[in-house]
Amino acid sequence: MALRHALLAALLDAELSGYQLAKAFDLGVANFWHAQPQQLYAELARLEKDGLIAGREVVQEARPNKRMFKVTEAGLAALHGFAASSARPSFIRDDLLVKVQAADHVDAGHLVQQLTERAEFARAKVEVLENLLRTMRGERDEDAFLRHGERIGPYLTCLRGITHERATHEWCERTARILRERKAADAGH
Amino acid sequence: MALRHALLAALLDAELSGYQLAKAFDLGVANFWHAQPQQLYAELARLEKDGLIAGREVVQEARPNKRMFKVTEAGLAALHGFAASSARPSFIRDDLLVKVQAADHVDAGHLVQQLTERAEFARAKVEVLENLLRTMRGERDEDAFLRHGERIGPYLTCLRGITHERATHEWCERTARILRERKAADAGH
DNA sequence: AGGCCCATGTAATCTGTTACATGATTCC
DNA sequence: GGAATCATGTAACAGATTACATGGGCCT
Repeated sequence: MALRHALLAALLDAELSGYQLAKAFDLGVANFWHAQPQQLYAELARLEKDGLIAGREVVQEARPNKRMFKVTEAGLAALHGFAASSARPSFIRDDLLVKVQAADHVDAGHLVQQLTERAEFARAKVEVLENLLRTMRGERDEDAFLRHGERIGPYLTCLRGITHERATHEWCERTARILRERKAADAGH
Repeated sequence: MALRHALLAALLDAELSGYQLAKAFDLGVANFWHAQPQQLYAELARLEKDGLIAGREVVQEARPNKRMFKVTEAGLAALHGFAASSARPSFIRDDLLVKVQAADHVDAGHLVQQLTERAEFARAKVEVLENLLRTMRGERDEDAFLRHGERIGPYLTCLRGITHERATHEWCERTARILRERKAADAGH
């Protein structure tokens, strides 16, 4: 039931359409959760039916019409309840880690390639997130913003996202380098 | 289909029982994946039926009998295929991040408490993982082990796990401190 | 002309969680 | 005496992914 609350949290800042939310949750700009568009459309329908969000149709000419959603009072209350309930620890689930776990038994070439790709992906995401941070804090420096800004939730989750992507980037590069060196040493005798 | 491969990867090092695997995957000693016992027993049954692992009954006196599993040739081949297939990027899904995203609209007290708990959990896990690393590399230093050790996959994933938990710990502490300070400043005027 | 972006959904399937069930042994 | 550990499962449900469906406008 956490996708509901992730959606509510995302709609706190702005009225958004399903499509806009889908982009954020799919491409991972929303650092705190991830979901496919289909899941979002379904959950948005449920949230509206339950009265936690309110949608309004926006008629457009050159594009298909869209529905913009915002959180209702009941939605805010639901978020309060969620925040008060106990959170379970989060766990890693990553294809790439499974592959590295098996590194000694599978082809290192494929692994190095995938590690390199992931490193690049992480690097690109760091840039996007850094821009996001800069936009959010505006002219202020980070400390001042975090002390006096009115809306720091998204900034805090974004900080976690950046650290995560930086760590991913470094680990991928280091791991790829180690595997390459071992492969070279292996071939060289 | 990644749980299958996570199980295969876990069974590369040793013949293990469902129960042993469950402990590793549930408490998160297996840094590369997480799953509940029930899911493992189901998946182990499927893996055996498909001939990717072989089980053998071990009769015990003072305890219930158990089944020990090891990877077959077909299982190894399946892992090879998996390693060669493209991995999709991994995504964050964390209750706690959702709550922090909504931090400006929900009760800070609950949040600070949960952040503190999570920080402690992460700290404890770092210790466990550091011990694991020390056990794996034995007398050698890290560089030497990574260059010449025969089985470095689990060490590499463990390194990623430690960095992750350390980052979680620091972020939780910092975030809790920021929220506490804002609460105090809020009350103080 | 072909492909991407906007915009929303349904249906089928797969994956993961929760609740339930059993029963002996060891530790405090 | 009560809790934790060992050991394996079944059944019901909730959550997530994949495939399919539609259709105009914009860019190259």
